Amino acid sequence: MKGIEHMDKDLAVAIDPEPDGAVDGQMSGIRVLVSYSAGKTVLFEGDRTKYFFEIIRGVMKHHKLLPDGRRQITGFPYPGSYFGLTVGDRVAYTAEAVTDVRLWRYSRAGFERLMEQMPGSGRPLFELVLRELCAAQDQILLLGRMTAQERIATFLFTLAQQTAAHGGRASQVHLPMNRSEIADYVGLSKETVSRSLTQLRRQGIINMRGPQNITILSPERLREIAEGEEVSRLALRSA
Amino acid sequence: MKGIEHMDKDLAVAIDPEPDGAVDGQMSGIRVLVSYSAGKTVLFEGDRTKYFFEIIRGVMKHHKLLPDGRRQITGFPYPGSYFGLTVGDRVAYTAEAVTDVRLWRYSRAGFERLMEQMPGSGRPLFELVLRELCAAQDQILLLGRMTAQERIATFLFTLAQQTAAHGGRASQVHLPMNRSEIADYVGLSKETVSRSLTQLRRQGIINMRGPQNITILSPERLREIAEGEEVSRLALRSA
DNA sequence: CGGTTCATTGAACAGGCTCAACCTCAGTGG
DNA sequence: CCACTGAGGTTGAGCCTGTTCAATGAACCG
Repeated sequence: MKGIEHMDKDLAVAIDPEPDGAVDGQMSGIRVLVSYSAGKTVLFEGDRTKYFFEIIRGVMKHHKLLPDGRRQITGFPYPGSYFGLTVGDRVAYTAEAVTDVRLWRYSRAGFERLMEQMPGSGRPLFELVLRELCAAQDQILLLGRMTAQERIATFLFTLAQQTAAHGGRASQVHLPMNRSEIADYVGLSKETVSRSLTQLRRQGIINMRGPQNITILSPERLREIAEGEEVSRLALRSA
Repeated sequence: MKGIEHMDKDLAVAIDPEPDGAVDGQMSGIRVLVSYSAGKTVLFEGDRTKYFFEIIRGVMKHHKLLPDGRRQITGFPYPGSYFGLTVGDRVAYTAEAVTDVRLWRYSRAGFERLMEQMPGSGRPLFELVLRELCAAQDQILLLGRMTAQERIATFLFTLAQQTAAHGGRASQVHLPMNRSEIADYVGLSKETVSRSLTQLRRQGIINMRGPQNITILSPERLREIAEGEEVSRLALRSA
């Protein structure tokens, strides 16, 4: 899926010689005015980041999809908002025009230059906040559109990845928090958290040595459930 | 509710004379090592921002509360994460130690100085991302713990405020998106969105001239529902 | 050992979903 | 000018997932 490449047919381009908006310095020379009509997609989730945008007029929407088509809209940005800023090189959500919109389009390079000019700890702090925003949007998808089992699988899978990133064994997950806290994190009751864990245990996907220590027996199946693949949703019913 | 003021009895303070961590420059001279034992609260939602923190060891949790006690945990930050960074001067969530933790405590002033040194558009961009993160956390509370009616009331109320901020009349809300899109934003089905709007109409809180244009007749009652006050939850049942 | 907290499991309930019908309205073509 | 069409919105009926309430079990601790 490509976004940027297809847009030429409905955009009006105009080089802006003397910008005086909210963005200046290194970023300004290269901004371009673009327009999209209602319903057009500006960025596709997963695309390589080439540009980012500022909304001048109109309303956009950002959304994420699960493999089976469930959709979660993460926001309806209005004029003044930016979108397409990323930590990695992949766009985190699809961005679509709700109404006809006018945007400033900036090249990613300008953003990179800005980041390099950040004083001292400015850059790592900025990147950290961007990463947190991205994580928050994943949590929004989880809370808005995932089943109880998918939520718990995602929770465990994310913790496992984090453990691995900190030099631990991804198969051994330690839960420092109790069931109520997990429940209040994934938007369920503590009983449903407990039941979902039991279900994963009965399916042979995890094992538990006490309520705080979980062994992931089948990371592959856990990931499938976490990512909301249709297969696992059907399997759920028959289990 | 005060957080910082109460912490002296369980913190171990040590001035760090020659910091060499992830933070440097202006922010470094004033960081202080603090420790909290499991269960202690480091920051209270709504507190005036005086400090922000970096986690060195242990696990924290961030949560938000609704007036009737429903709780939504927005994250379990691990070492390397910062918390307490805010756009305004109020902390957006309560931060509590899940395990015993060690933290670097920074004064807000250092952060302010850093922001002032941001090159060109760096500062507004950073502030914008922080504001978006804050909005994402509000949406997490909405998706995790609010009823259908509360979600729709919050959605309308937020749009009304935004309209007012852009110079429009707060009582006249225009919905450029359709019911399915609203549904995918607030984590409901389009039918439930429709029914919730009808319910608000029957309660005399809003009026509709066509599906896109809503008049808020009672902003006060709308706000009460949006903020999850207990009163309105009871009223809901009898209506 | 009794008390307390947390986790698990069961049973009944309910809020929101699914499926389906019907309605409105704008656009289109005869 | 009006019938036709299709998309979006509303409403109803029944169902299902997850909640609530309650009982029991397990671990910890004075």
